[in-house]
Amino acid sequence: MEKPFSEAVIEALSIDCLIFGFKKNELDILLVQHGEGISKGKWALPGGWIKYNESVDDSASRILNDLTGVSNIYLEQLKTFGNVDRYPAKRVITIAYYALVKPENYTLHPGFTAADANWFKVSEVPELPYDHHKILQEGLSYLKHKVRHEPVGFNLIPKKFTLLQLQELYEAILDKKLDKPNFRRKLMKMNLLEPCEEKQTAVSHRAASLFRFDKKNYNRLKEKGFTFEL
Amino acid sequence: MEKPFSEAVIEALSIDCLIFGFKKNELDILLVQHGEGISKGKWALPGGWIKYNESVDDSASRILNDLTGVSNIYLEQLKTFGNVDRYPAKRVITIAYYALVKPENYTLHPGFTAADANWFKVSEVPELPYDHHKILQEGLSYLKHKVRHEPVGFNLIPKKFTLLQLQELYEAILDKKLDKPNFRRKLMKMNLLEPCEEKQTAVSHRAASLFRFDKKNYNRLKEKGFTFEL
DNA sequence: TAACTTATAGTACATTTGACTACAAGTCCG
DNA sequence: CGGACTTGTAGTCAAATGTACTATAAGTTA
Repeated sequence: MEKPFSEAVIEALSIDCLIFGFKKNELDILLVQHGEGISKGKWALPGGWIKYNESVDDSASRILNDLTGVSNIYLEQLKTFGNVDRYPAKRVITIAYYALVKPENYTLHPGFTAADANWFKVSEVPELPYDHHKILQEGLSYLKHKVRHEPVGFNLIPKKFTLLQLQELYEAILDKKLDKPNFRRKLMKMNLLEPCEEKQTAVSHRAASLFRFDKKNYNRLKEKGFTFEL
Repeated sequence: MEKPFSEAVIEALSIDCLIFGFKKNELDILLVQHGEGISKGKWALPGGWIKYNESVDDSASRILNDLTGVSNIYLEQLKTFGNVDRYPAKRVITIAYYALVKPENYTLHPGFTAADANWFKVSEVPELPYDHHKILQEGLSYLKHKVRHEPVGFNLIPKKFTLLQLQELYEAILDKKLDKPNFRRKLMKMNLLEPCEEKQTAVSHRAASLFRFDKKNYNRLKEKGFTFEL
């Protein structure tokens, strides 16, 4: 390979990550506080430079882990942003990735160039540098679409969940009220929810049944041409 | 800007274009024959280098025009491909764009580094270099999805078309038979087809009415929350 | 004019959706 | 203990949609 030593970065190319979480019926986004550089002190999407010896997918995982300690999650590519003036001082094109996670499963460990890392409600994100706001908007609108056509919402809630939890997740993302009986009927008919034979505990009202997402059956059904629609 | 002179290209970044067309009830893809370089003589997706002084969107339009003479089409970003070994000799990440066009509207003018440019049935594409085959596959599967959720199919057929033409387009892309009366009813009910008050000519059977896609009304309906579904 | 091709209308049934009602099963509080 | 309250769960019903057809109309070809 005619290239710099392998740890070198590709000057004009970066990665930015949109990590969505769901807490207290609110959609959250993971941000890091820059500890150095031209945006020092500002909160921004976790991002960094792509190295010569790693694929862009690997690059995204590494960068996210370096900055926040979040690892082993399925990052999917969203879109590449490449306007000439999106980054100051030099020409940088960035590839945006996104993922949906359960915040309670991760303890944040800010590291590398990040002074801090934290979750923010998407309705209350601080000012973001560069075109990060635009990236976030694109991510949100993609999420809204995606969640209705693929069963990705389950990545945002605990393994065992009640139907109401699931419904509230959808109401938060889609930003509209759903009818309870109809919602449950629809989901139940899909045969994607496996009953845990367990009930909620420590709730001050009738305990609801717990379910888990039946991924195996989803894959089986998908093979046969089934598509998740909500 | 701390960068080379503006005509310089970003070494590690290229564009590749997937241009789909529809002819004789077959889905086509536009390829160019390399006139120089390591893949000389081979057919490949039209592609090239991004310059420092142009956005990636502009870059895609320019490259396509340089190589094939096709201009003024709406290119949409598909995905960025960035495996370490996707390109020989040096590390190159490529941003794939795609578009749907009516082949009869364009005369191909191979130019720049392209020795030739031509349409190929997607079912009969020659061997392609690098990961272009993978890019094509991704483009096809995205197209299948897209065409069912947005009225983009109209970009592939003439402005004035019959319902059967439209149906055959969908049958070709989705690769399945559709019921004629039901298809027409469904489309008609959407209020997206504006009658041309004209009929087919020079056909050896009863002439069908011609329609055009009513983009204005589509936008109006979309505002109100309508979504195209097929 | 008969045979053929494609266009277009209509019908009948099953399924799905959406708005609701009703009731059950727990907790909380007096 | 008992009623108010909260959430879970089942059921109803009309309207809209989807699906598999049949029937007929309007041309062309020979």
